[in-house]
Amino acid sequence: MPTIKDVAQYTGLSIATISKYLNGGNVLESSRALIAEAIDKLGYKVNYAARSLKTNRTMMVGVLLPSLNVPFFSYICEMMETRLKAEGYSLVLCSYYEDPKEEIEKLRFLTMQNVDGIVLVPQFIVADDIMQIPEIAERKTPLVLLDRTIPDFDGDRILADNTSATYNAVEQFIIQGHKRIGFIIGPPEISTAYERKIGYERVLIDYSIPMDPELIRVGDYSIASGYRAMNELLDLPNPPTAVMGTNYEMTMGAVMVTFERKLRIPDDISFIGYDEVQRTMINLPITTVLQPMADLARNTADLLLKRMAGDYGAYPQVQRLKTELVLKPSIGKHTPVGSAYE
Amino acid sequence: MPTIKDVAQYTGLSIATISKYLNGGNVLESSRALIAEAIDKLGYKVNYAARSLKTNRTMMVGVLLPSLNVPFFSYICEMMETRLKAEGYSLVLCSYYEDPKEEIEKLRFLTMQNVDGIVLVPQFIVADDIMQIPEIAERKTPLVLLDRTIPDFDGDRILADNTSATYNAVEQFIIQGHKRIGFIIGPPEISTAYERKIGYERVLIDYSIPMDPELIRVGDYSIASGYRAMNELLDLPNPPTAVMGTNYEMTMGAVMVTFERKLRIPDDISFIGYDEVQRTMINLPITTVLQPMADLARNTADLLLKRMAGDYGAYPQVQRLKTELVLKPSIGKHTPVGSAYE
DNA sequence: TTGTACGCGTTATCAT
DNA sequence: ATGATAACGCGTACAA
Repeated sequence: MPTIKDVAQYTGLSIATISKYLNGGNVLESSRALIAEAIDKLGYKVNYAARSLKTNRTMMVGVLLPSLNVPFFSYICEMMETRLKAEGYSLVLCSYYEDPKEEIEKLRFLTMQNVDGIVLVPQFIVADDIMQIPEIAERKTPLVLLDRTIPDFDGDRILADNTSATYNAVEQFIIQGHKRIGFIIGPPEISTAYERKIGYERVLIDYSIPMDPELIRVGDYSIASGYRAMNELLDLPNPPTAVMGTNYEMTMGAVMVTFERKLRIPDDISFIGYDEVQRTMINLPITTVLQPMADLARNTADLLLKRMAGDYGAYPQVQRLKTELVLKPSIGKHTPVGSAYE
Repeated sequence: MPTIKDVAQYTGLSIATISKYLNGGNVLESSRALIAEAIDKLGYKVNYAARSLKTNRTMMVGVLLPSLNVPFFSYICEMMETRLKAEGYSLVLCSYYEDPKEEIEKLRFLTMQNVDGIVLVPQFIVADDIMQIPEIAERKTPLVLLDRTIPDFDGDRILADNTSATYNAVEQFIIQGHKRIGFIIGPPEISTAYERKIGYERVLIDYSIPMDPELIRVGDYSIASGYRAMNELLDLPNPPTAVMGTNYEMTMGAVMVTFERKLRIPDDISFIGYDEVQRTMINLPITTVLQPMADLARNTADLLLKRMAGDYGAYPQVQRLKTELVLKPSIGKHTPVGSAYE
């Protein structure tokens, strides 16, 4: 492998000049051409290890996810990668397989690898454990939480406005007269699930609709759990007239049930889903909460870039990005039993 | 950041001894304890950049995929990661977004990053372009193709036996009397799609069943294309009595259509799918081709590890891993129109 | 604008 | 078993 020395020798210039050329310094136009030719001829490539040794930067960003098999995350990853690569960073993607031990272990691993920054979608980890990692506590390795937050953590995080998302969605059901509204949520330890549940509870309270615990089914954000939850809801003695799924996978599971049972949406049951159901799947005419995935990705990348540049202004930064309710004809009017209209 | 020097100073030993300790050399038990204590007290961590500079290894493996949003790939990635991490390697995951330019560009990028090895799931790239990358041509950076192959490439590749997979699957239809068999394939430029099509053609020939080009629908491995293809097949003047989808996404799209049209499987139509439909989705009683994902991942990782260890025995190595046909009651008996049994 | 020379933290060779 | 020391390839004062 040719080194900067070889290029210097070939051109008759010094390594300092070559280095300047490589890093965008002032070099005579004639020298530039000469160097470019040498680099091409020799097939010279910078040695990133050597550069890192000097600069203390690896140009690597660690991304730690609960799982790679979740479209929501992989979408965001791809978008972050695009943004970060434009700035010269590449991604070290890690999954902790929704395993608490792996989560903290891999977080430590990433800091050991001297990545320049870390994006974490947390699940089980506690704030104390994070802050016990010296590089993170000393802000040597900037960390940004994405999508989810955890208790007592007061670092940067980029989140969606989950509570408003479900509030506004369920409100649509209510406006159409629904009172028995099924709600399929994820594990309450995960902040997104917890917050989405809050939205549901608040809107019921605001509209003075009695809360029936039976109507809230807890899944684990998987397709199978959404499938199971939907079946449970429909098998209730007094089943809901409307149901909301609160993530992509559980929505898919629930929709599958409606197909299987040959239920027409919205004639037989009203439904609201979550995430890009209509884009990734076929064109299902189902109202969904659209999360600002692009913004989540971009803002996370931008904030991390800022921190990696040493700018700790407005720390800790907490962003709540707005979701969008994409309306489709999946919400039917519900005429109360025993009403004058019956 | 404390360095090896600090540890040496703290312990009164020389840096050479510390280095030996770190790399598993012979060190007195008393010294070991002393060093361990120093490392703990000082919070010393090895500087990987410096180590790389000396060893010429980064302990990074590059993985380049068409997309991260494909369960088949992300599963395999997670499994490879587990295997490689056990050997001390971490993964630099990249997606080329199914973009030809990005594919070659990112492959170059990974070699520039001095990853120790690369796993590539190719799509558009041509063998010549790969071999024009010096590090790869000179076997400095081992490369293993995964899942797909490309023309004229004679390097290592780990593949599934796609042709047998579809041959055996479609054969099941034929055994049950089906003659009009719909087949939803991916882009023929992708080797897996091409090979799966071959299996279909061969089995028809072997059983002397006339080939109707109308029954072969080309999708792009996406859910939407499977959905479209299935609708096209069913709208044919003389529609198939059995249909096979040849990847996970297209299978899902096709199954959606059967739900929408309220077609019962296998009463109204027989169906065979692909990939872990029954595991990731709900428990659909559909016969599927199960790809050896775990083996693909493990063998790819193992082969790459071998190459990275400098062992180029049995090069190039081409593995064809067997798929499994998981039978479920989704294939009905077809009684030919106009037969004695009608 | 260009060159000299040093140091980044580690591994490895060769003594001791 | 341990130590002194020379690389590894690059960036950067500082000098010219």
